[in-house]
Amino acid sequence: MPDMTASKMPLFIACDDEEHDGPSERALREGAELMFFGYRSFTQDPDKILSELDYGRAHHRALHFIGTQPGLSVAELLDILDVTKQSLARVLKPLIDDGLVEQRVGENDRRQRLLFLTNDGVAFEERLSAPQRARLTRAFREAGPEAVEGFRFVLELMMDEEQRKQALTVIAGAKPL
Amino acid sequence: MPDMTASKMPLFIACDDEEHDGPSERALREGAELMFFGYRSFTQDPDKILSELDYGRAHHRALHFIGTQPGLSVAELLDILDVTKQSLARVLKPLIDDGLVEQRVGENDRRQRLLFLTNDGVAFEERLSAPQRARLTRAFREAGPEAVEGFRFVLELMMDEEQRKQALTVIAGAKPL
DNA sequence: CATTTATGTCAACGTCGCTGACATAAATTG
DNA sequence: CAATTTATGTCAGCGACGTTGACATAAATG
Repeated sequence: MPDMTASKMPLFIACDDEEHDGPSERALREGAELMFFGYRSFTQDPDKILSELDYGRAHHRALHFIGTQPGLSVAELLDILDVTKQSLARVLKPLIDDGLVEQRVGENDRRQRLLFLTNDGVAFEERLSAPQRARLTRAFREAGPEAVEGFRFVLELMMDEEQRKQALTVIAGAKPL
Repeated sequence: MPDMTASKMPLFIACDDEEHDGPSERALREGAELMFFGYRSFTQDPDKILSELDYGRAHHRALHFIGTQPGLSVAELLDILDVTKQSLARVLKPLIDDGLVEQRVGENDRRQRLLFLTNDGVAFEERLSAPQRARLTRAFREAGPEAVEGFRFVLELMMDEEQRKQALTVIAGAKPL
C-alpha cells in the first residue's frame, strides 16, 4: 500500500477526481443523462406508431409481455408491469375488444384468465417492436459484444435485489425462440 | 466481397443463431427488457419522493437540467426536454411559485427568461438525485470501468444521429464541477 | 358452508403529454 | 420609424395512463 500520509495529499480534491473511491461526479451525471436520452430514443419509434392508433405505450408493454410469455395470468402480468388492476384493465380491454389479445379460462384454475396474443396481436406487436429491435441491433453491432456485456451488467446492477430477480425471471421465463 | 451465392447459404436460419450477422433474438429481447426494468428502477426513488409532494417526474427533469446548466433560456430547456411550451409551463410555474426556480431577464436579449435554481431548488434537486446517484454509483462500482464504457457506448448508439449530438452537447455543455 | 382468491368494473382524481389560439414585450429588419 | 419576427406566457380543452377505494362474481379451498 502506497504512502498516503496527509503531507503527500492535496489539500483540496478536484470535484471531478477520477482517482477518488468511486465514479466521478461527471460520470454519474453523464450516466443519468444517458438513461434519460437513451430511454427516450428507445421508446420513440413505437410511441409514434401507437399515437396514430388509439393506443399508448402501456398497450405496447402489455402486448410485449403477453407475446413473450403466452398464457400468463392477469395477476402475473400485473406483477410484471407493477400497475394496479384498474390501470391494466383500461389497457387490456381495448386490446381484447380489438382482437389483439385473447383470454382463455385456466385449465387447472378456472378463475384465471390466461392471456394470449391473437395472430393480429402478434403482427401488431412485431410492427411495434421492429424499430426498437433495429435500434438495438445497430447499437449492439456497432458497440461490439464486450460493450453489450457492460450495458447489460450495469443495467442489471441498477436494480434492487428483488427487482433484479424478477427481471431475470421474466427474461429467463420467456418462451424460447 | 465474399461469395454469397444461394448455394452456399443455409436454407433455414436458426432463430437463435449467434453465428448470424447480428445479435440473437434472445439478446435483443433481453436488451429491450433491461431497458424497461432498468429505467423503472432508475426513476423509482425520486418518483416516490415527488409523489409525496405535489410534483412529478417532469419537475425533476426540469430541476435537473436547470441545475446542470444554470442560466439556460426557456427555449433551450424546451429543446432539451422536447415538450411543448404549455407542458413546460405547467411544470415551471409551480417550481417558480414555490421558490425552487428563479427567472432572470437576459442581459443581451431582454426577451429571454434565464432559468436558475434557488438555494432551495439546489437542495431539493440534490435530494431527488441522491438515490439515483447512489444507484449509479453502486452499479458503476460493481460493474467496473469497462462495463461502464460499454453501457455508455450502447446507450449513445441507441440514439439517432441528431439526438446523439444533442445529448452529447447537453452532457458536454453542463456546468463544469 | 364460509372464506379466500382471481378477476372485472365503477366513480373520482392527478400528472403530464398534446393542439390551437391569442397576448405581450423586445429585437430585428426594411 | 413601422412592420415583422422572436421569446415567452397563458387560456381552453383533450387524451393517455397512473392512482385509490369500493363492490361484484365465480371458482377454489378449508
